[in-house]
Amino acid sequence: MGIEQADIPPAEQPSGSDLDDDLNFLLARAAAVSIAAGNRVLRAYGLKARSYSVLALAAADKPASQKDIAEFLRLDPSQVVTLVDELESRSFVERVSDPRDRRAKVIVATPEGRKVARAATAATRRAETGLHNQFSASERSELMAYLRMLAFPPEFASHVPGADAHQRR
Amino acid sequence: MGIEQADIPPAEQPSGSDLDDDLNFLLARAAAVSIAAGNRVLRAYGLKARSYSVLALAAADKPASQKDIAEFLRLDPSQVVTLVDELESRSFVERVSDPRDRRAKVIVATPEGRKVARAATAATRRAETGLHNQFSASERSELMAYLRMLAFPPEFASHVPGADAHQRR
DNA sequence: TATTGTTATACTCTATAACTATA
DNA sequence: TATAGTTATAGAGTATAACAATA
Repeated sequence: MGIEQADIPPAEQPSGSDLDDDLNFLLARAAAVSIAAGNRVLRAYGLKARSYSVLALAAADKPASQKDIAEFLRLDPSQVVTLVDELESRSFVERVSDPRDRRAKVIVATPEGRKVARAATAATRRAETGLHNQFSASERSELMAYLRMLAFPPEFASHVPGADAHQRR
Repeated sequence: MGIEQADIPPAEQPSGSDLDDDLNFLLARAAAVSIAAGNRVLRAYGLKARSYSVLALAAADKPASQKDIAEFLRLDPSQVVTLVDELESRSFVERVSDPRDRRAKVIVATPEGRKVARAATAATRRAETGLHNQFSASERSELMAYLRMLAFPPEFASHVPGADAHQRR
């Protein structure tokens, strides 16, 4: 599914195909439409969904290592290298060696990075009018609960990124 | 988000970042996990999410033109060419000129294509155990209703693919 | 011997523009 | 003049494997 496509196409309601109640298809299209809308907002900050996600994690209470970030965002570690390189070159994040494991590099946001992250988050929330404000507050939290069940299936549930990078699996 | 990634990584619960209640992020990760699971099933039929979607539309009651398919699946028309080429080379679909507009090519499934589509759909439904069967029937339909609102936002709602390819916008 | 991050490379997907045949 | 499909191509994203430093 064309996640990164920039334009929202005229929507067509499905009809009479098995796609009608195909959860995969609906998820993919919903994600594509929603992320395209998000990317339009993030462009003002020189960010995309990916780089914003990394920056947001770097600005979190418990900063994560690149490995943690890779698993959380479902990216290959080598892709995280590129994203962090870019954010680091813009002085939004820094690589900090974990003293407990000097192989691991914890990604922490700089003050400027935090400022950008906050602004981008706020802008995203503000821009949710078109798509997400179709939902009431309770509908939204219900939807998010469902999505969390799909995004983090219970079979694999484990721990919190950054909390302890060692007890893997 | 790495939609096509083949492996389900160990899930980590988010913590203290703005990603925690980021609908875009949850949608993207849910779609990635779900489609990866779907692709594993479809591989037995030589299909992926994309080619399966096109085949399913070709096997629908009202077959659609390539343009209809492109808009419905949020793909560029040139990508649909490639997908239809592949399905046509395997004799799963045929390009049929629309007599009302000889520029348009309606994509219809062959009997063999229908058989494969049915089998793939059935296999997908059967394999939904791990992920989707977390939901009760009513939860599932509630989730699907939410996703339809996101995937086909009301601002753009229009018509049914294949019904009338002319009254666009 | 295994793991984290890095680099390199091939591959797939996506975006854009030109072209054709119809309208 | 505009649209459906096609082709070509460049760019972005993804997958894989090898390597250095560390465990």
